[in-house]
Amino acid sequence: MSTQFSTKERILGAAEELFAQQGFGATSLRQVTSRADVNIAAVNYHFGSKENLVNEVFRRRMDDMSDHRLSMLNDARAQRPGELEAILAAFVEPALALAAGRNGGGAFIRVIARAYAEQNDGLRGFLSERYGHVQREFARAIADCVPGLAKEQLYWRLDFLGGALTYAMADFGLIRRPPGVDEQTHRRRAAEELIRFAAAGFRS
Amino acid sequence: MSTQFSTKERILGAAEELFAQQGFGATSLRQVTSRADVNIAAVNYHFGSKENLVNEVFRRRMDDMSDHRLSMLNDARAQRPGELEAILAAFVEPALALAAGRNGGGAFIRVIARAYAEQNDGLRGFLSERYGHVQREFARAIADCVPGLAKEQLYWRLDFLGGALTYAMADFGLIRRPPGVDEQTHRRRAAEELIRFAAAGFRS
DNA sequence: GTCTATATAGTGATAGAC
DNA sequence: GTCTATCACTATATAGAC
Repeated sequence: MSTQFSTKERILGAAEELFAQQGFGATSLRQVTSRADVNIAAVNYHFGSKENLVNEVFRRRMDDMSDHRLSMLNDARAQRPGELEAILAAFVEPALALAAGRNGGGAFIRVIARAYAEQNDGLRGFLSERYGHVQREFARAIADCVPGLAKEQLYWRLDFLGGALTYAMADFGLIRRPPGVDEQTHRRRAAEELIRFAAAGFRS
Repeated sequence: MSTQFSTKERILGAAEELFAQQGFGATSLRQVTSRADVNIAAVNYHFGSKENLVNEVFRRRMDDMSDHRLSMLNDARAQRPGELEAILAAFVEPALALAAGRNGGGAFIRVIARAYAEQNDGLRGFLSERYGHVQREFARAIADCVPGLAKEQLYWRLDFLGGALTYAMADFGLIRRPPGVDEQTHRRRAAEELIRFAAAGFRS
């Protein structure tokens, strides 16, 4: 085994960091290949085009996070049926794990935030087509926990949860990690607070 | 009086729409001046640089929205003291009014969302320096309504509110405006739902 | 205040040697 | 699989005529 990263992996990692900092449009392939310390032609060899590279950057992490969410959701339904907080934890904690992880996880959360803001190109469609079933699973699970909730109200509140989660995980807001607290503890605190806040909101 | 827009105003309007659609980095001054139907050199004459144009696009609307928020907050505190929902309405509804307004208001909300995602350049600092006092006013007002709330918890929840608001106003989520409902009604519904959701969260 | 023309640099992508 | 060299374009910014 080897601790080396392949050219392809180095390109993906560098692209992820730069996309998060500057956006897709503002990030040039030359910046990416320079940071990855590979030749400019390598990105076209491995990915074909810049747009394809953007999609690969997403797929790599989102697939993992979606699987993580669905497996936690199944556990929650099996072991703690009818408990809203467990469902919300299955939604929130994989995002937290991603954001707190090494290898630019925090950067990736900002990439997601950007993806939503870039509403015109095919990226949003790509995300909703590929991961829409995850959202629908959670909608069903939450509806089972809050029986009287109207469908439209459920969807509004899911949107609020998604927004609050994205915002908090990306460190957009007022809250900054205090000096004495490590990253993982800080993220865990965020998850606890959000689950409590959202649970009250869904039940109101 | 005239219904004409000046060159400067046309540049600002076109820039706002394009920034919202594509981001700052990906939007060229040529796109801006082409849409505004002005010469490419005009933007440098009126704004000096692209970065300055970006700042002006923000300032123009954020100043109005912040004033609107503070005036509604003062009214709420005077007329409906201690009522959390009135405070939240003062925070949420000016954003809604902006998003529902003509002249690319919906686009502008996405510009704000982008500003938060672009964490590296000076834009975030510019926003927090210029509008931080508004956030602090609302923090104080909400704290007065929910006396037992710890300061840290209050800030977490303010972040959740901000995230949910941004996300919902920008139409990022699952909820789409139904065909029979006009834009303004849809936005008003969003505000009502969010105020209810957040009020329950703050009180939990 | 608006225009044309242009300086200077960076862009994505590709061809072809190794 | 990686390299150099280069193509055709576009970018921001500015100089100077009107």
